[in-house]
Amino acid sequence: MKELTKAEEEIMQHLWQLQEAKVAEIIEQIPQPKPAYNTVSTIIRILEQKKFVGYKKQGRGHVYFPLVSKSAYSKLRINNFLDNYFDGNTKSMFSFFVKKNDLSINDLEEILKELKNNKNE
Amino acid sequence: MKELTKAEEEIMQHLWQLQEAKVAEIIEQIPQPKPAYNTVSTIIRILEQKKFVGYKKQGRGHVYFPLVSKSAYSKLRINNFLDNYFDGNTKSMFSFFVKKNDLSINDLEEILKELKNNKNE
DNA sequence: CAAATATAACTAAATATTTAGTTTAAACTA
DNA sequence: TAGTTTAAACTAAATATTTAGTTATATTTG
Repeated sequence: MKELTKAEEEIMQHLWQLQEAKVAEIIEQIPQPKPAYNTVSTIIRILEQKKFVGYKKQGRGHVYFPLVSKSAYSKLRINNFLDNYFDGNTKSMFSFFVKKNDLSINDLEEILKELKNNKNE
Repeated sequence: MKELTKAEEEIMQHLWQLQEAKVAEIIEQIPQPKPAYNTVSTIIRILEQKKFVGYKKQGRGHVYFPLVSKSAYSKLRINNFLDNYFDGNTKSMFSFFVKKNDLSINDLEEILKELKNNKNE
């Protein structure tokens, strides 16, 4: 899977949000200063080439949708991130958050419970 | 704090590893194909401008060192990532890893223990 | 001190990315 | 069906990033 540039990723974020959208609808979502229609259109064409986006006809135009799920791309990105910043060690990343107190004891216990339940399925 | 480009971040990674290094030592660390001396030198100059790198004189040259710690930059990066991919919600990111089975029950229990210990200090 | 050497600074050029103007095609409307 | 409108494709240009050549400076060595 190819990496995305910043502008490409930005558009994907909106598409992941909307699931399906025409160019105009994507632009609606983008806060000021909004990019030109053609800018978004060009980026979507690149995303088509990279096989991140597909489309179907609708009315006079196209409706675009993601071909790569957000979670699949997240996986790639977070693995990169893990490798670069935590030597690929998930546990040491988690410790980082624990120390940062971003996660409460309750949160962790819930996750633990969830994990154990999944194991039993 | 400014964002870094890919090439800039790459150099920072090595500098974080080495803590202190001359350009030549950074290049040593980089696997084939190694970039030209001047390429690395230029990037370091940019990193100086962005206040990511400082230097001191040593012998005939400079020894460079990070001004921004890896963990400070990690924090920024992971917050971006969290915002983009998990709506800023740490817990939902953790769930993601749980589902991925990147983290074992034991790992989680250890982290939990650690967290509880810290609370009691 | 002069030459050789090592290194950083400067600069230009190549490449990648982003933006937006123009053209083309399709479909709607009178 | 001809004119109008809408959106996509194509293309060119602006900008950002990366790479590397050249020059200038300082240090070492003979």
